[in-house]
Amino acid sequence: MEAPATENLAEFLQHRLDKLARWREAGIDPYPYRYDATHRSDQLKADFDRLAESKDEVSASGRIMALRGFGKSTFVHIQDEAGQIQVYFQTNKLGADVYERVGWLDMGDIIGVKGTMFKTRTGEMTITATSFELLTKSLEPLPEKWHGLADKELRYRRRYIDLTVNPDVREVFRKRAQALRELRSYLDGQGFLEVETPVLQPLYGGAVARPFVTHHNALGVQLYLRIADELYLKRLIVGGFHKVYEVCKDFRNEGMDRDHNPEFTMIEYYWAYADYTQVMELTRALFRHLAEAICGGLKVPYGESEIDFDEDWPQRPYLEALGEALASDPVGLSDNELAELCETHGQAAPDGASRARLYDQLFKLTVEPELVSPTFIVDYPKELSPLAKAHRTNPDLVERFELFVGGHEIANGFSELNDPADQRARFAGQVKMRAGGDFEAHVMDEDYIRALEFGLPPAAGVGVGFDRLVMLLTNQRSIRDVLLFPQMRPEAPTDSEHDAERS
RNA sequence: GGGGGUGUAGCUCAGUGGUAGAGCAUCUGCCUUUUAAGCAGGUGGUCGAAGGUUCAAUCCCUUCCACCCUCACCA
Repeated sequence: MEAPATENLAEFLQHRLDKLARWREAGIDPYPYRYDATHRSDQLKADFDRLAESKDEVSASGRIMALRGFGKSTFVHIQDEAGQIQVYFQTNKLGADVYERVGWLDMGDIIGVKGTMFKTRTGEMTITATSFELLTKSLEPLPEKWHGLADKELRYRRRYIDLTVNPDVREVFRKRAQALRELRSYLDGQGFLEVETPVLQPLYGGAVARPFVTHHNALGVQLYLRIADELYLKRLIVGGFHKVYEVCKDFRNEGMDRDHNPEFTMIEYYWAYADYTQVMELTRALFRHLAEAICGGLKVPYGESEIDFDEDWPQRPYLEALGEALASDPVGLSDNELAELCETHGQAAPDGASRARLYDQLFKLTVEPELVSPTFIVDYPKELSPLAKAHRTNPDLVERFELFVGGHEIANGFSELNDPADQRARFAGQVKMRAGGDFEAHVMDEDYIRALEFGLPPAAGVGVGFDRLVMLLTNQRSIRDVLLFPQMRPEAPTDSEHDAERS
C-alpha cells in the first residue's frame, strides 16, 4: 500500500485502523459477506406514508455521507445508488452497548440499518434505527462535502470518488447506459442482428487512422487493434445477413482532445438492398428516438444553445455547402487558389496537400462550425471515400453522408462500394498514398476484395460516434466526461514503487 | 508539436522575497429531532520536482513533470 504523504494522513489512517480494531475486539467482522436490505433509499421515500403508518421494520444500506453526533443521539445520511436517506440513532432505542458502536463509525463507512420510518421536526423522512451493522470500514477521507471533488485530474483518475460525491456524474453514466439500451432495442426492433467481429485484426481498415499494434505469440504474427468494423460487417452482408450492427470498441493511435479518446465506442449498422438515403432516414429516426427516450423531448439543451431534433434535417451537397461558404464554386478553383483560401480563413494548408484535403480543410474551417442543428452533408468527392459507391448521377462524387450536430461530426454513412474492380482500384490508390508516406491510408485487403467478387448485394451502412452522441444527449462538452475511465498518462510511480523496480 | 493557464493541508481555495492561511474534513470535550449542525480547544505542510539568483525563495529565473484550455494532427 502507498505510504501516506503527510503526518495528517498517517494520523487519519491510524485513527481509522484503531476503530477497525475496536470492531474486531468486539467480535464483529468489519468486512462481512452480505446484507439484504428491504428497501432502497428512493423506495423508502416513495412508500413513506405507508411505512411510517404501519411501523413496519425496514432496512437499508449505503455509505455514510454525513454524520452529526449529539452525545446520546446521532444523525447520519447514508447514500445508496438511488440517493440518500437519513438515519437516526438514539441511545435509548439501541441500548448503551450498541449505541457505543455508533461512535466507531466514520464518514465513508458502509453500513446496513434496520428500523422504522418517521419524520423529524424539520420534516425529513428518516429511519430511526433499531439495529445496524458495519458492512465495510472505510480507511480513506472523503473530499469536502460542499464543493465535492472538483479537480479534473483526480475526478478522472479516481472515478470511484467522483461517482461517490458528484451525483450528476452518476446521472451521465446512467443516461449513457440507457442510450445504449435504447439504441439496441431500436435496431433490434428494425430487424437488425447484433454481431461481434474481431478486435484483433491481421489487417486494419474501414477508416483512415493509425492503429495500435500488438503481437500474438502462438501464431507469431503482428496484429492490430481494430480502427473500425466496416470490412467485417460487410463480409457478413455478403454472407447473407440483411441487417447487422455492432457496438464496437475501436482504437486509434492518434491525438487526444475534447472529441477524441484512443479507445472509443462506435456503432456501425449495415443494411442490405438499401442505399444511403434509406440509412439517412433510419439514422434520423434513431436519433429522434434516443432524444425522446433520454432527454424526454426533441429539443435538447447543449451548452448555451439548444439542439432541435424536431426540425427537418436538411441535406446539403458537400460542394454546394462549401461553395456557399466560399462564395465561389470550389470545383472551378485551382489548387493554388484553394490553398490561398485556407490561409485567408485562418489556417494555411500543409505543403503538397491533395485537392480533397484542401476541400476538407476549407470545409472544416468554414462550414462545420455552423452546423449546430442536425444537418446531413451529402455527396462527397470520391478521393475522400475509398469505400463508398460512386454517385449514380455524378462519377466524381460518392453517395456518402456525414451527419453534423452541435458543430461535431456524429455519423458517417454511404452506399457501399460493391464493385470489386472499382474497390481494387481504390485500394490501389490508397496503397500509392501509403507509399508516399501517408500511414493512414488503407492497405490492400485481398480477402475483402474476394468477398466482393463473391458478391456484396447493394447495401448501405453507417458509423455513429457513440461517445459524441452521448455528449449531445447529456450536455457534456468533453468526451472524458462521458467515459468512465478516460485515457490518462499513467501516474508517476511513488518512491517506494520506484525503489522496488530498481531492486 | 505550438500558445495560454493551473499545481499551497485529505478536499475547496486565499496569500507573501523574511518562521505558512481560511472553510470543510480530522482529533479532544459538551450536547437525545439535527441537517453546509453548534460551541470551545487541538493536530495536520518538502507551498508539484530539480537547479539557479539572493544574506534569505513557496514567491523571481531556468529546466522538468502532471493536468486544464486552445491551435495543429486526427473522417
